[in-house]
Amino acid sequence: METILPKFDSVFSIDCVIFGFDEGELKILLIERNEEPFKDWWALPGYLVEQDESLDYAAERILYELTGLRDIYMDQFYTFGDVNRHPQGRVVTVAYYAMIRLNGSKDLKPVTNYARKAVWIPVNDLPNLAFDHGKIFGRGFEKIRNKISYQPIAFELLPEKFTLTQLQHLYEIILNKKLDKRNFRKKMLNYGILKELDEKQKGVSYRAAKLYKFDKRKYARLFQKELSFGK
Amino acid sequence: METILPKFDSVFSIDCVIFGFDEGELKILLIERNEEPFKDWWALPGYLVEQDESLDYAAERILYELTGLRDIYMDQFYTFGDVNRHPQGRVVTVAYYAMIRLNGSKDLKPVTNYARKAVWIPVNDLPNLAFDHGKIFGRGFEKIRNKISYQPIAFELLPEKFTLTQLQHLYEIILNKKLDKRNFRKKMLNYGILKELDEKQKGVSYRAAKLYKFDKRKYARLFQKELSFGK
DNA sequence: ATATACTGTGTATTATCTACACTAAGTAAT
DNA sequence: ATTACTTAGTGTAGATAATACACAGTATAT
Repeated sequence: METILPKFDSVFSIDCVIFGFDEGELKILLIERNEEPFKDWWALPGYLVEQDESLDYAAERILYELTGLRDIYMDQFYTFGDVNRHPQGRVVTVAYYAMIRLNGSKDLKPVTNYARKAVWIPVNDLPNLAFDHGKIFGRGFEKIRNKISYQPIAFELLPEKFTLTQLQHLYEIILNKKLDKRNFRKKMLNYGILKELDEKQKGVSYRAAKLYKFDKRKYARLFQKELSFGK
Repeated sequence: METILPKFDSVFSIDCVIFGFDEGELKILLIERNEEPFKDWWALPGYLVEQDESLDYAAERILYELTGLRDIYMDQFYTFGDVNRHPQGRVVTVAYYAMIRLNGSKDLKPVTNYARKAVWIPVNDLPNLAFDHGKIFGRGFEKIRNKISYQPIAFELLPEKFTLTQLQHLYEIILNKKLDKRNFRKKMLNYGILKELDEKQKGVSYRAAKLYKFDKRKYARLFQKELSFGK
């Protein structure tokens, strides 16, 4: 072991595409940058990875520091490495995504001052983003759209108790098409991962709908043995 | 734009999991390393990314330099960034995979001397690999197993003309289970992406099977509009 | 009482999935 | 030419899932 790695000035970073669902809209978390380059621009929460932390760990830390959100489970989805994606040097960025539940209004408070603030922004109304973050967001959106078509992961975005109509609306937004009410309900209930509650929606000015809960255990059992080819 | 990126000694690398199918066996490309660390070990073809090349470009270059293979289209599948995965420092590696056709015997000749040689090794008979390459291979294998279950990509591994039985064997190897002959043929022919040729297998000591060809155009058309959820 | 707005439900049709076994065709040996 | 051998090639019935489609029921508000 004599050879020594060259000392490049290359660094890697993490960028996070965090999806939330609120007031009937699909949103992502953005920060307002307080640092050059792209100072004052909107950007995905993202920062440089430290020397002594794994990517997964860095993703958690960075999201926390820039938004105040903790214990969010994220999945890596793509790594962006174009030469000129960062104006100051070579920065390869590993992109993560997550779908989370907005409990009322989780307070978003950056704990570093790299970000001035963190805000939920509707995906249909995104401003221009710093760096290649527009592209990263696009890929992330593709990823969840794709995933939702074969795994019912949409629950993660909803409050603990939800109606089937709410669930359907969420699907329609992500898939960007209308779904048939009866077929949708049939399919969802058939998965057997919804628990019907003895409770109804409140505060609506029409007939209240039944509330459902997502059954994590059944979900886990079901989607272990998926992706089969048959005999 | 005043801030300057910190000069870390971090580097990134590419590792390639290249699948081939030969003599009824699924194989991957390995190199014998001629450089510390892990000198003399078997490893995935992989090397450091240069400052001025994109990841995709680097992947092509590195595969060429270490194996002599050119113009192989690869897809990124995961980025590995554990802190201690490289004994000499922090190296984050972006893993790519490809499935290719072994035209007879493409000559494998490294053009750098970082690799002593490049060899096809059956996946069922892999030696211990350098770094975390065992883990990387595992994820890559998972990836193609997964992908093949919803997209008929297996053709890429077969010679231009093949029999349905050969195709089925390949599926069975990748999915690691027996498939039903009639159902398999029905399904494959139903895709409408196979062209039946006026030709038969040669050199077998039993009834020769019809040869088929893969129809790229129809394939492309078919798999653009996949992954739907229905109405 | 009435208007409003959304909830909740069934069926027929079609397509896809699965399980399952024998005859046909070519080659090799005698 | 006969025979033995090995793989090719084929169909059907039952089960499950996907799709298309419309209206009566119930809570609320006035």
